[in-house]
Parts: sequence; C-alpha cells; structure tokens
Amino acid sequence: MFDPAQKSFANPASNAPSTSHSANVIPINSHNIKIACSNCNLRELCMPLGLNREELDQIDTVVNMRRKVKKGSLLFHNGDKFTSLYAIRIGFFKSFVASEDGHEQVTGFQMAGEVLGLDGIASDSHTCNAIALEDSEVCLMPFDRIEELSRDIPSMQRHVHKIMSREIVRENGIMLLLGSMRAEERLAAFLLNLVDRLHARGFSQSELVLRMTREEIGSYLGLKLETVSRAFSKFAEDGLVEVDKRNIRILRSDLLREMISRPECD
Amino acid sequence: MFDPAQKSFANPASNAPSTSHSANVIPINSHNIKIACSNCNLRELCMPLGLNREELDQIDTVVNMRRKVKKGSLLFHNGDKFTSLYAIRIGFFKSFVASEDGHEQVTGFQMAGEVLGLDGIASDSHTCNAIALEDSEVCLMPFDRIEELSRDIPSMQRHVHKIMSREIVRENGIMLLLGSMRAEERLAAFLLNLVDRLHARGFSQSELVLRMTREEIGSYLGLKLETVSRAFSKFAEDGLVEVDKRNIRILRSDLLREMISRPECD
DNA sequence: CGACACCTTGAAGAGGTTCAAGAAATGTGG
DNA sequence: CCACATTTCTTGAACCTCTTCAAGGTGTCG
Repeated sequence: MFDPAQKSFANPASNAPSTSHSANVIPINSHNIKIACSNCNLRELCMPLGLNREELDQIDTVVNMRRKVKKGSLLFHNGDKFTSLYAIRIGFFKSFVASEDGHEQVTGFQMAGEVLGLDGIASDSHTCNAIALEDSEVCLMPFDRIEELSRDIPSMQRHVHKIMSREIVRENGIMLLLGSMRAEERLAAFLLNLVDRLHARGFSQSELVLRMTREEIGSYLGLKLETVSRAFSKFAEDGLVEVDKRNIRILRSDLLREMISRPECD
Repeated sequence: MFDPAQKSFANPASNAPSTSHSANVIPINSHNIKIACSNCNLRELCMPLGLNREELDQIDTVVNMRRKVKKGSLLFHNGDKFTSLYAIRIGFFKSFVASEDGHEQVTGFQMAGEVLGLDGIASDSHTCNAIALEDSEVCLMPFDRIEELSRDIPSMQRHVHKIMSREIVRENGIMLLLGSMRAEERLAAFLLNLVDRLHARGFSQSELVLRMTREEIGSYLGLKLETVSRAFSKFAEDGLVEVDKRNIRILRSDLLREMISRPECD
C-alpha cells in the first residue's frame, strides 16, 4: 500500500539532508560553488530559463545565504522587516495571517521550488507569517539584488513579474473556492492542487503525504477541522481516496475533478 | 482635483465626463500634452513619487492610449491576450473569475487611481474579467514599456513591485474575511474598506454610493444577495448606517470597526 | 508510561441559503 | 412622456450545511 521507501510516495522533503550542521545560516562562497543556483535542480522553478553563461554567473550572486528552518519554527513573521525573498530548497511551509482577535487564517502552503515573502514588498515589512511544517531549508535572495539583476537581465525581470502575478492568480482561485464551493468540493480542489504540484516535482500523481494538520487544512479552506475530517471519511467511504492518517492515495481523480467543475447537480 | 463642492456624497465617477465622443480609443499625442501622466492628478496613485523632470518625461511615454469603457462593457476578459495594464482614470470596475459551471466570483472592485490587469502577466493572457460598473476611462500602459522603464528608473521598478505586492496582501485579507468572518462582519469590513479608499481620494469619510448590486457585493463576500440585504437592514435597524438604496451613510464607524476586530463576543 | 497533540464520530444547534412573493427602481419603445 | 418589461431589492419561512460541543481513540515524544 503506502511505501515510504519509494519516491512515488515521497514528499519533496523526504530526502532532506539531515546534516548535523549546527549553524542554521549557511554562507555561500566560492568554496562550495556546487550549491549555486546554476547547479540547483530546482532552478527551473525559481529562476528564468534560457540564460547564457554570463547571466547564469550573475544569477548565482542572487542567493547569498541559505537558512535551515526547523519544523515548527518561523521563517518570518508579521511585522518583520522585509529584505529578502525566500526560495524553498527543501521542505514545506504554511503561510498565514492573524486577525486582531487572534484567529489564524492559512493563506497558502508552499513546497520546494516555490517563493515566500512576496507580501513584504508592499510596505517593506511582512504582513503574514511563514512557518516550516517540516525541517526545511531556504535560499535567501536579497530583494535589492533581485531588483538590480532584473534591470540587467530582462528575462529575470519578467520572471519576477510572473511569479508575483502567479500568486495573484492563485489567490483569485482561492477566493472562488472560499466564495462558492461546498466543503467536499473544497477538499477535492485542495487535494488535486497539492498532488499536481507534487507531480510537477517528480512525485506520484496519486499518492501524497499531508504535511499539515486537519485544522490547518480547514483554516486554508475556510472550514472547521471536524468538517475536513468528515469530508475525508466521506471520500474514503465513496472510494474516491484512501485515507490513512496523513497518507492519502487518490483513487478516482476523475470524480474529484468532476466535483469541482460541476458543483453538485446542475 | 475632484470637485470639492459635491464631495460629501459623491462617488469617484459622479463627475465623469459624458462627452459624446464617438471613438472610445483616444490616442495620446503632443497636441494634448495636458493629459500626460505628469499632469494627471491621479499620478500619485499610479506612478512613483519623487521623480525628476527627465524621469517625468519618460513616464509620460508609458501611457500611449486611453480607452472609454461604457457601463456594463468589458475592459478585458478571460483568455484575452495580455499586453497592457490599465490605470483607471475615471469610473469604477469589478473584476471576477468564472468557474467552469458558470458561477461568477467577484475578486475585487477597483476605482480611480487603481490598476487592473495584473493577473495577465503570469501567462500572457488574462485569467479574469473586468467590467465597468459605470461609464469609465482607463489609461493603457503597455507592459513591455513598463518593463523598459522599470529598467531605467529604479523607483518605477519598485513602484511596480509594490503595486503587485499590495494586490497579494489585499487578497490575503480577503481570504481572512472569507475564511473566518460572519455575514455582518464581512459587510462591515467591506463598507469600511470602500469608504476608506474613497476618503483617500478626497470623498466623504461617512457617505458613499455603491456602484454595484447586492448580488455583486454578495459574490465578493461569499454571501447570497438576500444575506447582504438582510445585513444592510440589520445595520440600519441598529443605527450603524443609513441605507437608502445604494446610498449609504455610515453613522457609527467605530462600532463597525469593532465588529471586525473582535468577531462576536470573543 | 503518561502527557499531549491530533483525529474521528455523533448529536444538537446556528447561520446562511433557498424558495417565494411583492415592491421599487430602471430602462425601452412606442 | 407614459406603459410595460426587466432588474434590483426586501422580507418571510422552511430547509440544509456546516459549526459547536462532547467523547473517545490513536499516535508521538519526552
């Protein structure tokens, strides 16, 4: 059934190096050129394509630090001064905003190759929080440097714009979900989205390990954790997915997809 | 700027010129230099501050066209090729996405000085729709030109980034609203946000004219139009606002504000 | 092993939706 | 300018989905 050894079931971070490196900030210098962007297998996710050698060398100067973020600790939080964007190298994050009364709204889940911190540009300080849901590692990309490079390399500039626009489009989709879908439709959309993104990273199309709690899923989807739990049970009962705690196997993605394209009867 | 004489109850577009100009695309040339960005009273909303003369001249080359958009007609729609951003000069828009089953989710309402079209950058084609809720006029800013200028003028570059980031932050706020607030709290947040933005444009802090239907408000807030209507009636009954069709006067903004900071009892 | 976080499930309850009817405003064409 | 059709808004009543409250179960980590 679920085989943790296989890549097919793995999560982007399942092969996270568990080095016993004590520092969690790793300067990047000429000695370990190997971990430059130009050699990174996530480059196609973080950086523009079709660069020449010279431009690649420039790109390598964007990331000047890496930072390990232990499971459960904050990458940044509301009010922090904004200086850098963060490209996730390894791991999994949630980002969330908090209302004055303390309610926590998850605004997204981010995985390897995705960028965190875009919220900070507007006011030079972060307006949301990002927390690692498993031991993670991010590349720090000082925003000043990104802007400099964008001025020199048009494809870099376009890339930055696309990343931001993509986030706007993603949030439009969430608004549609929150504004019009029922509980089970929301969960179906959520699972399909997650598994698509994992698949784009080389993982299974049908199996995934949830890195977040039912409560966090609920917050993201505008539901209570009990409702999420019930929806999972319903899916399992109907044979749409197999649910074993946080291990999910999608059996009928076709039917899940139908749920979200044709809400209910109609 | 906006005629202060009718400021108090006016809407940004209440003094929209109703010229009988037959063409609705207006080329900009040296003959009507008066309507260049550098002379536009909305410049501080669309464009960066602190530019020198030379930079201002460059900025004036961004907007190469204006376009009138009649009430009820589309500025762009899902699938249209993306070429330009649109700065609203006069009027009021809604943007919305549509799901496969035809459900329409309003993703935002935009007024003079705000920018439309950011969704198109991600995939070079628009993923949402924008429709004028009253006779409007927009400035076309070809995105290639914006990128060129961003490379030359760092403050322009930063400005573009801030506009996009602001949109991301705004959408985070909507997610919080949709994910955790009750009907009346949502409407309170909506009204306060609208009146704040109008106030920033020189209008009243307490009076506004809604340009959209109850159904459109409901779509934006994830509610049915009946619920919106009932919430308005409740507010009126409780003396928080005066409601006369689409004319709204806010009587107790303090109490409205309380509603959204301390959802319910606590 | 015990404390704690997480998950599941049931039952009661609330908030919002749906359905329905009527009133008021808006627009259209003669 | 009026008559008529259409859109928009309000309000009531029944219904339904999700939430709330509660209890028990399972897994994890010190």
